[in-house]
Amino acid sequence: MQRTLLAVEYSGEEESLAVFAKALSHPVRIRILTLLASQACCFTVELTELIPMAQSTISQHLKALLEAGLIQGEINPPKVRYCIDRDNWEKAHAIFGGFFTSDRTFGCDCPVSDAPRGHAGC
Amino acid sequence: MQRTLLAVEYSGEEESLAVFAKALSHPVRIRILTLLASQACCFTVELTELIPMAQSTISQHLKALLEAGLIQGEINPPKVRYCIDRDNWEKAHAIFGGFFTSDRTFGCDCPVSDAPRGHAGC
DNA sequence: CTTTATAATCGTTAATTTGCGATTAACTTA
DNA sequence: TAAGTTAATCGCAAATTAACGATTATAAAG
Repeated sequence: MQRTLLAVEYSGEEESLAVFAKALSHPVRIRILTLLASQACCFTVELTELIPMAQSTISQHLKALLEAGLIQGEINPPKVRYCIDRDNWEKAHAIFGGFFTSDRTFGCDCPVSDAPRGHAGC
Repeated sequence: MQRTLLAVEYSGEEESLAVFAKALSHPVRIRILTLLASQACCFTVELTELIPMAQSTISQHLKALLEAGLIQGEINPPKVRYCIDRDNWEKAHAIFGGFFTSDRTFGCDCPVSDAPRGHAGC
């Protein structure tokens, strides 16, 4: 895609939130995280048994979750044991929580003189 | 992309979470939501003044947020007033909160007899 | 040493996302 | 009626994502 001419600068919070959100933006990755977190399984082979997708595809999703920092893997050849990365899990929890709760007014008192009236939504 | 042969079935929770997460997966959409939620602005034109991106691009991101249900827009031609969709905002808040907090063990007592030992991560 | 099991990686294809400028639509105002 | 303002949509290009099968790598087991 085309790069913006004047790059928008984002804060660390914004970037982190976007990275975590992107990791959660595919239902199969949510499924994987739920399985790992609920301890229903741990090894990739178990995920491939529970999720009807090609092994390579699941491996790809695991990589995405790894890169987002939400899980960690320990190699025990020929198996690899995955689990939730607790630190980042809590970090993500906090960031999402903060995002949704930080003091909002949710009003619509826009500081615009010619603001139309009768806005039902707010 | 190729469609999976045996389609994976996801729960409503999983689907919803993925939809909300996808909406939050781009930093500029997080910025827009923060601006709308903090009442720093309301009309698209104000967003275009605050965010150095083409008007069409911002309009596109607004559409994505609309379709995810996180915002709502009221047409007041030639302006459109956007604001947070409070109901879905709270719904998203609850779903993310539930996802990160639902009773997890985070242990690694995998029910696999030949599980390798010494897993540092869990 | 060969086979087996596990999981990452490669190569490919198709779909989606992101960005832009240009155009269009809709309503106000002159 | 004409001009102006605002924002959606179109059309395009580039990048990324998602899925697959095939291959490769690694270590254990025979």
